[in-house]
Amino acid sequence: MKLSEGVEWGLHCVSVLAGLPSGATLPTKTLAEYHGLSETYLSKHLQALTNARIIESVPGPRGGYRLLRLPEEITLLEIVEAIDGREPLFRCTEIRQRGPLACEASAQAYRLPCGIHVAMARAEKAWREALKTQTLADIVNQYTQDVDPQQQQRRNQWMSERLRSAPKKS
Amino acid sequence: MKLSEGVEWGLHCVSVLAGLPSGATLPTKTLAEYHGLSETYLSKHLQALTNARIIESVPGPRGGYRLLRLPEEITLLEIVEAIDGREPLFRCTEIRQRGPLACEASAQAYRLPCGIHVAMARAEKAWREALKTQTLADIVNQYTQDVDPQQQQRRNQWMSERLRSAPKKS
DNA sequence: ATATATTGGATATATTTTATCCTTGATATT
DNA sequence: AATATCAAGGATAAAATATATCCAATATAT
Repeated sequence: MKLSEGVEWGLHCVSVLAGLPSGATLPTKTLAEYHGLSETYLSKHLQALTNARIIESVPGPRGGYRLLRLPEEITLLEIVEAIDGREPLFRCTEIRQRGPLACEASAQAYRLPCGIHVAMARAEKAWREALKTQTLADIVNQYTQDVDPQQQQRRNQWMSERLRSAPKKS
Repeated sequence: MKLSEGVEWGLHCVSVLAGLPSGATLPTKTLAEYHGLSETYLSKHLQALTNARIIESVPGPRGGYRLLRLPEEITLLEIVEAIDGREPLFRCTEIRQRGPLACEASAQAYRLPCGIHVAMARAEKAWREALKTQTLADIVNQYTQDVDPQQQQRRNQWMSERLRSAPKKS
């Protein structure tokens, strides 16, 4: 079992967008090139992030994507769920009700939830809670603190040559 | 993303095995029939649980499977990992090192771990920790407390007709 | 008008999960 | 000794999902 690779792509992209000047956007092409990713497939994930209202799209020339909210207000859980979906990791298919004996059981026998389901859901909640308590701002702080200054400068240069500013929508 | 259904199968099977008298075994056929599962495919998962030293196999007539340890000493994490593998949910592919700028980076630029990787690993640790602190004994307590007495009796009857006792191995 | 973007549907490819089959080896029973 | 019952594990096969591309439609700055 593993998360979609798109989750990693999305996390890196929103991290980059978080470092942009207010209002500025970057198009898919630039985000894909910067990370060495497929442009067309990345586009799908950026659409998903847009539908989740994490980023915002600006169509047309000089358009692109930018954050819709402050990095402090975007949790990692939102990003993960936007791309990978909101389905639980563990799906209880109620196999306790499937055997030859289950048919004869009384109506009330299965009113209490399946104990295995409960235990697995508890662990999953811990995972989601841990993702929920880390924001994009936490990532960006780690993200930019440790690169060497030269690299940082090359990065800023490269970005500034490609970013666009577009009027706010709403 | 989801866990293998085999995890659910395995959890239910070891729960049943936990309820058996000491030393007794049940064969794959019985475990599959009781839960309404494919016998051949369930066999694969029972093999995985055997390799993980969670259950023990007894070959030959009157053979089958039984727990290798006490329910209190078997964590849910062990069962999940035995069947679903020990790979992390989130795999960092180091895409920070893939872009056109990454090539020019100094040797030390990537000595610190990827911030996104760290954040995702933290959440994953919370999940594993929650699975580790719940044992098979916890499941079995929930599992058997709430069924109605009649059903409980039918279940015991059905099991007792099919279980075998085999001498301990080691 | 034109060029540059995103959007979303349709579709193709690759990978993983689910499932079965079959041979081998172990062992209890006759 | 012969037989029947069981697990082990390799080799496939089938189904489901993830990954990836393409294209027509729409929006918009120049």
